[in-house]
Amino acid sequence: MTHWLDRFPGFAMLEPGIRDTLARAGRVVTVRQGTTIFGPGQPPDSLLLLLEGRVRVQQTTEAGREIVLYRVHAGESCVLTTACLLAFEDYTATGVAETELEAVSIPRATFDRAMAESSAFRQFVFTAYSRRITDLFLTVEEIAFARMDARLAAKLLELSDNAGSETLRATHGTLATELGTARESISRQMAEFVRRGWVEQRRGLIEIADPAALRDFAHANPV
Amino acid sequence: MTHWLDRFPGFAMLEPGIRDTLARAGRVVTVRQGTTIFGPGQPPDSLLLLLEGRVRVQQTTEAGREIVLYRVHAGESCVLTTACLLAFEDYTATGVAETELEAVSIPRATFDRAMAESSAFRQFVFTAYSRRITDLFLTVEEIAFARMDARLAAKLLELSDNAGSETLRATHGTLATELGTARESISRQMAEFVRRGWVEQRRGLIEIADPAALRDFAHANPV
DNA sequence: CGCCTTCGGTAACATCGTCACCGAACGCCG
DNA sequence: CGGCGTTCGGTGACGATGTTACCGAAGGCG
Repeated sequence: MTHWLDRFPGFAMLEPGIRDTLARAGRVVTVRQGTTIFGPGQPPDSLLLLLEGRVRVQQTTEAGREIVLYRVHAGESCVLTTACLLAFEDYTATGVAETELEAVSIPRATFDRAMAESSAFRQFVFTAYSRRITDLFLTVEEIAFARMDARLAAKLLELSDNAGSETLRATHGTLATELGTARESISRQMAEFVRRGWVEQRRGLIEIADPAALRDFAHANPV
Repeated sequence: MTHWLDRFPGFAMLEPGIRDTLARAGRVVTVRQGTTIFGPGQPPDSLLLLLEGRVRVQQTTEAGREIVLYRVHAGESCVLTTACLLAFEDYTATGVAETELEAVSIPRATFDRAMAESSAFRQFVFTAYSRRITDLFLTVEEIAFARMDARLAAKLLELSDNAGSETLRATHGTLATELGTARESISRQMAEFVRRGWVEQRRGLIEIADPAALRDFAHANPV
């Protein structure tokens, strides 16, 4: 079994001293599926590094409407957590364990020390930040300009990749939340995809029948 | 005349040693209005701290459509620059000097050193990051869910604040870019605002006749 | 089986983006 | 001043999407 530190490519260049510090201070934890990792009024007290599983970060409006902002995958850190740790700012988004998680929890003091002492660690954290921000730029662009049919096609492929399967457990309602749109819109688009033979559906279940066609369609309608 | 370092509240707690380093290495520069500060294929080589002026950060699609992501104001740093400096990543957004700028340019080496040695400096940078990310969350939410009339009202008030005047130089086209929508949409909304007596317009010029009404309207339709 | 909850389908309407076109305002220059 | 080209704003028609209001079907559970 490799050490958890070796499961983060960004830590390959970590200085030996700080590596030991992290190895000693980090505690491997498991989190049950569906747990809210952080959210408004629920600030985290440590940095989470994901070994296994997936965290969904979403935003909820006053009116209760939701949209998925991004996902954190195994091998990444939850950058919003670091934002809070370092800047003491409140944020409005919620992080939910989409699967059962295996993660390493780095206490705040250790995090601060690693930031101070290790340029490799800083590099790791900033790369995560940078990726998040550029991702969000693309998200904004997509929401503002892309057509819903292309967005849905791309989302189905993304979820299929995440699940590692052509069969998805997803309702029209959850897809609507993914894309920040209305369920009815999803229903209409899905009906069209079914008509074209690209997908099949049963209640709560979506089978991607023709991934290549979906991919072509998504690529033919870039943001 | 106070030293430029004192014009950034986040630097109040700066350690004396690093303060001297920054003071010696930072060069005050001026940038002409309209200059592209950074953009795809035009990576920055230093961190910019804004003393005076305003930078507009916007995203452009393949098809040439544009949307304004956020603005950097005096007293802030351009966090996207730091993202690039620290993570060596490419980004897709463009930064434009919306006014003439007075800024302090911190060379990369000095920036790295300050990040390594000063917790106050790290705090400054992370606070900027954090604010950007939470801003972007709200932007996503707004684009996805808010009505265009409310968004336009809020944008007019924001631009009015920026300009420090009730009179704005803005065409329907630039407002459309601000909000990532179509000019026609803006024209129709503006006509409605004029009809209600909230604004007056001449070619390229908008006069906010009833800021309170606009504010009420914007607040009555939150995201 | 009966009941309740959730899910998906549909219609009617409002909003907004897209396309096409036009005239008005402005800048420039003869 | 007057002509001319460019930019700006207005408008109608249409398609795409969000909103509202239902309804029936599929499952879960007792």
